[in-house]
Amino acid sequence: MESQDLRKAGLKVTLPRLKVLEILEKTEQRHLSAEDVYKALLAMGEEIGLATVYRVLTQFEDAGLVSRLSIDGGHAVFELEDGTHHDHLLCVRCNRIEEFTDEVIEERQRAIAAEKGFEMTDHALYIYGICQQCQK
Amino acid sequence: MESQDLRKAGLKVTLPRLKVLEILEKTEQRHLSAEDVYKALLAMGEEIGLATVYRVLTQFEDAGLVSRLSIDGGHAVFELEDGTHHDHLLCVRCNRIEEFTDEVIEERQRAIAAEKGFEMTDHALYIYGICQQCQK
DNA sequence: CTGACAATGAGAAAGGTTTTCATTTAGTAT
DNA sequence: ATACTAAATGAAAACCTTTCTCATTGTCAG
Ligand SMILES: [Mn+2]
Ligand SMILES: [Mn+2]
Ligand SMILES: [Zn+2]
Ligand SMILES: [Zn+2]
Repeated sequence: MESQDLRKAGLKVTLPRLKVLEILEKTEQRHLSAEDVYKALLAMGEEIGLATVYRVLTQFEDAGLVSRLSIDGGHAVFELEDGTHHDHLLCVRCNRIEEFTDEVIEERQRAIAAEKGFEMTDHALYIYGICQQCQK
Repeated sequence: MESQDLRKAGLKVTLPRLKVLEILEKTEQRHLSAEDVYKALLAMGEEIGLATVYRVLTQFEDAGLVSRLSIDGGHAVFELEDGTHHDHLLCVRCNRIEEFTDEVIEERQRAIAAEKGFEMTDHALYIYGICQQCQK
């Protein structure tokens, strides 16, 4: 019962919120654009407006339920937040997204921010390339 | 005489291209948006259309004369390519951009791409934070 | 069960970037 | 120098993703 997740996040329990959460949980691909979620809702028979999908995803982000990645400018994808920070590899051919974690890089980033006098608030690391399948 | 740079890049020598190149070379801040370049041209008395600025910057990018960074929030900035790869720190308060190079991170990225079977084509690393001036 | 306030849907608007198309221009051939 | 052809330009419209507006509907505390 994910109603609890919503209440815990201080959000009223509404059908759009429950359904968006359900899509995020049940869709095989972990990284979905607002449009992807919208289409999945339509395919499921739920007529939820795209504006609502955007609003809900933003609220979920604010509540820490999902995280947003900003791909190549002007196009975001969302994924359920699982508490473990990770970065991404993106295939420029098929748009596959893979995840990785690297503590060496994380540590170097902290060191660089400190060197430059920056109080780091966030970071984004994307490795672009051609995935194994697409190389054949 | 930057006409040679343009010819070398296979681009016809036109006034808009020469002027955009001049702005990129002479402006104190290294990272400029298309709008920044457009305004600088106006200030210089050149009436060059914004569409042309975008076209020229994209052509320069394709020619390897400039590189484009896609800042979080749908808005790109361009800088003259100097052959030395570097990544960026961005102040979320004042939009200051600082540069850094870190061979440890570069190497780890190559290792991660290899591990995942990706043929790396590019990567983007942005560290967001509050710069020293903005912390006061 | 009611009422107050929040959430939703539809469409308009925003903001950055790209495209269209008529006109002008650069580079090459004459 | 002149003429020609393909490429470049400017202005405006189109685009695309995301946000906003506002009338309507729904949630949930009382
Ligand atoms: Mn992820
Ligand atoms: Mn730079
Ligand atoms: Zn691929
Ligand atoms: Zn700052």
